[in-house]
Amino acid sequence: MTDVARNRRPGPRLEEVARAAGVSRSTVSRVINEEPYVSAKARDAVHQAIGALGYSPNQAARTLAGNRANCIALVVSEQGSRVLSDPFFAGVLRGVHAELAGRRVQLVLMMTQQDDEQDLVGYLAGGHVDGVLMVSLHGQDPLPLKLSEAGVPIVVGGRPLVGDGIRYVDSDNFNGALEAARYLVSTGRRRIASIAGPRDMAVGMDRLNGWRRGMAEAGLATDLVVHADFTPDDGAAAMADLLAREPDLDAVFVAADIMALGALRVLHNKGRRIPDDVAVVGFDDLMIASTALPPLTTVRQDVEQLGRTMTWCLLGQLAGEEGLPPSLLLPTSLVIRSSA
Amino acid sequence: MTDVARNRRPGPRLEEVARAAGVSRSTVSRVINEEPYVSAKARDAVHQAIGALGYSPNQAARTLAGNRANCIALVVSEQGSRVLSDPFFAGVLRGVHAELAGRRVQLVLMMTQQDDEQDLVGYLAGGHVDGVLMVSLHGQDPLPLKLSEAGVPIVVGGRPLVGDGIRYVDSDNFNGALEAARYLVSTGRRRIASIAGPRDMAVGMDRLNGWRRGMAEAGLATDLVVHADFTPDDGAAAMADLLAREPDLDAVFVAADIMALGALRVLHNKGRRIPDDVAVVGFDDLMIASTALPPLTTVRQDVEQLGRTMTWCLLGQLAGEEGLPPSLLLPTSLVIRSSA
DNA sequence: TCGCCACCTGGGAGCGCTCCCAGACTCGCA
DNA sequence: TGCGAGTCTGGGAGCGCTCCCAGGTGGCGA
Repeated sequence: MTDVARNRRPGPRLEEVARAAGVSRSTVSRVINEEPYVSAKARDAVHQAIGALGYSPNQAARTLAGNRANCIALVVSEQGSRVLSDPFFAGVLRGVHAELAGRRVQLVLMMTQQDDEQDLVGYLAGGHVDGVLMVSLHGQDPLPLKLSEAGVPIVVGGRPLVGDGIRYVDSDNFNGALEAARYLVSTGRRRIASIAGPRDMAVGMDRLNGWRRGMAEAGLATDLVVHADFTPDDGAAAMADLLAREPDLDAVFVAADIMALGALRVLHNKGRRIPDDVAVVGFDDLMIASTALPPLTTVRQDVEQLGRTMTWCLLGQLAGEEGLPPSLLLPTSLVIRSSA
Repeated sequence: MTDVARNRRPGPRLEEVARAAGVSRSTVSRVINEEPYVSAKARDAVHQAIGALGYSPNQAARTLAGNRANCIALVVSEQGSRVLSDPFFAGVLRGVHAELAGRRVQLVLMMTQQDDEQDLVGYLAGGHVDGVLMVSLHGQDPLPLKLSEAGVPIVVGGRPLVGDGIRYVDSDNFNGALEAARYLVSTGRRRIASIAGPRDMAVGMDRLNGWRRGMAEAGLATDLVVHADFTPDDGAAAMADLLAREPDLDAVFVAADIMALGALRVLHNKGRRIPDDVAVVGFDDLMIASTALPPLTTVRQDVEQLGRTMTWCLLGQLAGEEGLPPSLLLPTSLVIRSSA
């Protein structure tokens, strides 16, 4: 017998558990799936057999037979190199994981490249996952819409700019920015600028609009706006721009801590004292906000809660729950430190 | 017929592709799996049918029949709240993904809690994944060893402190720290301290030992060492400690940028000019290193490359390649900025 | 001409589960 | 006493693939 059997998975099968427990396969299956109509005696016997044999059900077989993947995908849209190092993403991931803990749902991580999008839609719509969580940083990504149209349950983190019926969860960027603006006004600032995010991101526009609203309430001008990417260097360049245009500005609302870092550097280099000459308020409350020099006053958004909520929404949808909200905004809060 | 059929997965089956292409199931399967012994004509017909029907193979069925999961797990050991926000983890993830791109291998993310470790071993050893990548920050985690003993192919990121035969990939922390130490010596520093990482992490000890070696080479003392956790606050506390013990220290090697951030703050507050009075060298080269004030001289480790290499090792092992190294150290490089 | 081997193809079996149906047994109420 | 509803159990079918084997073709050397 040199003809060794094919390399088979180790461990017992459901059949063997059934034999050991003295019941049928069906009963074991019912116990595993926590279905009703199993006697306490049978249940105990099965649990004991499972323990004794170290049985772990074969997911592939369950998926195939049960027509359910027990698995959701977290899709990160945009070139991954940027996204994955984003603390935003890490926070969401943390929340997703926390919400998934204890449930028998696996998390599969996927990333889109621009060229394989059709493949991805095929894969996701092909029933390999039960639902999709998507972190879409650039709001006009067509993927959520396509998936939604293909009938794949999906929840997006961050408001998508296209696709009306798509369920999303986002921080309340508008009101967060509004609060920041009101705070700056309340501390007596009058020439208030803003470094805004990119125009093609909902998060950028929402924060800009919140700030604008706050300015309008106070009867202040909204001309001092520069759009920038969410990087320290872009924030620095934007700050330099603003100072060139308006050397006397006395406050700046920066739509992301990461940009604020660059802005602080430029202000420091140009000899502005913070907050005496220029007050700076950021957004996000990343760890770097509290360790910045000076510690950054910023609008806190709870990205972990965002991830949890997204997951909760998706699982609810999968469970067929009624009355789930079409979308959700999570509250933000102003964290006052030294920079404003 | 109110008795609607069970909610079946959408999309065509392999069988239908076969019919459309005018070949057998076997041939379609061979085309999909890129096996030899298929005529060009058949291959083209199949490809065309796949395209026309929008066929996407059922992973569960492939796994079940093929006895291969087409899926690897990335296991994050340690309480996830900490780890996921770590840029180290993000970098590894990026590398793993980059290396996986184009291959038909899914990535499943799992996290260990201390209490469910046995479940996790059962799951991972139960054949639901082909192999395991593990980011083990605390080196004495028993999980890699258990998995290895259970016959699960595993590659660990970061040298594990227990389990000799376990394949791992790590940055060359020792030589990176050594280079930092030599650099400080070469710039004329003589009273050089170190803020080291925790004692129970290999990365902490390796960097400490590299620094010690550098000190020893120059005949300098190695008494100025404080162990701290990898956080800015711990770094700050450690720096304060060191200054209290030795007000005249003229350099400090901090075993992580994240701690260096806190150290810089303390030095600044105590009126030390950097690098004039005290030179600071970090480790990691996170983004915050270049945006710190002053920009931080640091030892760069390429965590993305770490992730890639781990994945490459695991895939090689799965493919049955011979002669894979038992473990690998990736080079580091000193990035000189303003702080030293 | 005959073999043999490389190339190519199709069909049967079966991976380990879940679903469904049929049936047994126990109640409680008419 | 009977009967239906509620409770519990077992076995057959089949999810959609891959593997294996049997077999058919064509080319080339003996």
